[in-house]
Amino acid sequence: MDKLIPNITPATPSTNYHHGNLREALLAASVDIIRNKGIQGLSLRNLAEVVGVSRTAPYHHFKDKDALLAAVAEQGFLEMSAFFHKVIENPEIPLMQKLKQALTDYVQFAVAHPEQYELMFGRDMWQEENHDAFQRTAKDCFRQYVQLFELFKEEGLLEESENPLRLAQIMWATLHGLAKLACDGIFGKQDDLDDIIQYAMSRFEGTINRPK
Amino acid sequence: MDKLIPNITPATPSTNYHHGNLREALLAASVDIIRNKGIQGLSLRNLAEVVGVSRTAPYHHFKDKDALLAAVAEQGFLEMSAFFHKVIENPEIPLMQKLKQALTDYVQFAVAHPEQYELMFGRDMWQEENHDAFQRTAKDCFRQYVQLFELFKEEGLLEESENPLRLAQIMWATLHGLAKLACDGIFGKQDDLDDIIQYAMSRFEGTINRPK
DNA sequence: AGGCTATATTGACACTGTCAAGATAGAAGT
DNA sequence: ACTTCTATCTTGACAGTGTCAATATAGCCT
Repeated sequence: MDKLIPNITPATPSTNYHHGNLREALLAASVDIIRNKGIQGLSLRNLAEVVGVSRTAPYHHFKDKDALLAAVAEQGFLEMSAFFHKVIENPEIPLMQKLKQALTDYVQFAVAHPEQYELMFGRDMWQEENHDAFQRTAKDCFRQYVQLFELFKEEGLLEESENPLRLAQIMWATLHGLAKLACDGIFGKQDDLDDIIQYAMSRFEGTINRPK
Repeated sequence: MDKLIPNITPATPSTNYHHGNLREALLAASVDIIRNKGIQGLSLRNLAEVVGVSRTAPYHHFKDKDALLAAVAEQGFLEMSAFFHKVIENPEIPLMQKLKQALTDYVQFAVAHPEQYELMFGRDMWQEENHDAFQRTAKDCFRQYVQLFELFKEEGLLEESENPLRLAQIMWATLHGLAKLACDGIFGKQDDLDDIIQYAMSRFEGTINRPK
């Protein structure tokens, strides 16, 4: 009927019966749609139309709609892992600065892409056994984050009694809580947020940065 | 076609054309379904069938599906307000104990009814301007919670520099993060959780319970 | 008794996820 | 080179969804 938008990332532009890299195109478009119109705003049929293929084409690359969403969530964790890695490996900045940067980046990502963030930590992704690849990369991301706290331990900046894993966990919990409350619009828009983060950070500094 | 299940909470059992208290029945059934089969498991049509009315009957009591969900979420906050109030007003237990109890109850509620909890803090409820009544009762609930921290301040158990509202906020953030990570299955099921909460609590005690 | 209004009903529509059966094209084997 | 195989993409179909419009019912007010 309508041959609209046939040219979104056609790897082999000669013929477009076989799209070439449909999987990538679908993923990119999905991320785009979700970030703009929200999770609810993404339907497989609409997505297919946007990319320029038929309704059922995506099923050859993703088992389910759920599988697609899992892939989008995974992409989010990849992005997060990337900027964690970038901060951790940088020898220029001191440890405390690294942590501060990582935490700030984290919240910034969440607030910038609330819908994708919701997906990443959504109930559906973690309850099921299916989304295996997703869970692996998510855990890799967490491991990188924990590494930061282990560095503190190694440098003796933590009390003996402090368990770096546990510390990382409740710090993540706080961060996650803040991020969610913030980007779900429960904290009054934006003004408060920065102040609250600053407050939380200073409380943390007071506790952790205490050489024995 | 099928007149199945005509007798769920019929207030006026004589005739069942006018159900009598459909609104309550719908709400109760919704809470039930959501707690058992999840948010995804609730469809208006199915709900109507369960309650024993036609598909569009609910629309005379709730503008939208969203409005229904908001009502379910609101019910959750009412329940929460109830047990906050119960703890706060009890003159038997000392202040610190009150806080501990409130926090424990909070997480327990979240873990017991994860789907409803998700609804209560879900993006959709807070973004829109529509859900007005919901937001009011939610904020009432929060106010009660904040009151606890103000009591600490009044009794001089807080440092001068500590702002009870800010403190309440980041404590809620931590709690919320913990609750979500827990009931979304991101923390390894249950074993860890109690330990983590205990850990967070002791860290808090160390900071707050320091008479000047 | 008559009528108003809140409440409930059937019919219809567009949209969704997903399965089954068939078409296509590029790669692999002869 | 020609066949065959297989991954990929297509159309057709179905059940399920939220929601609107038009209609029916019944209890309350006068």
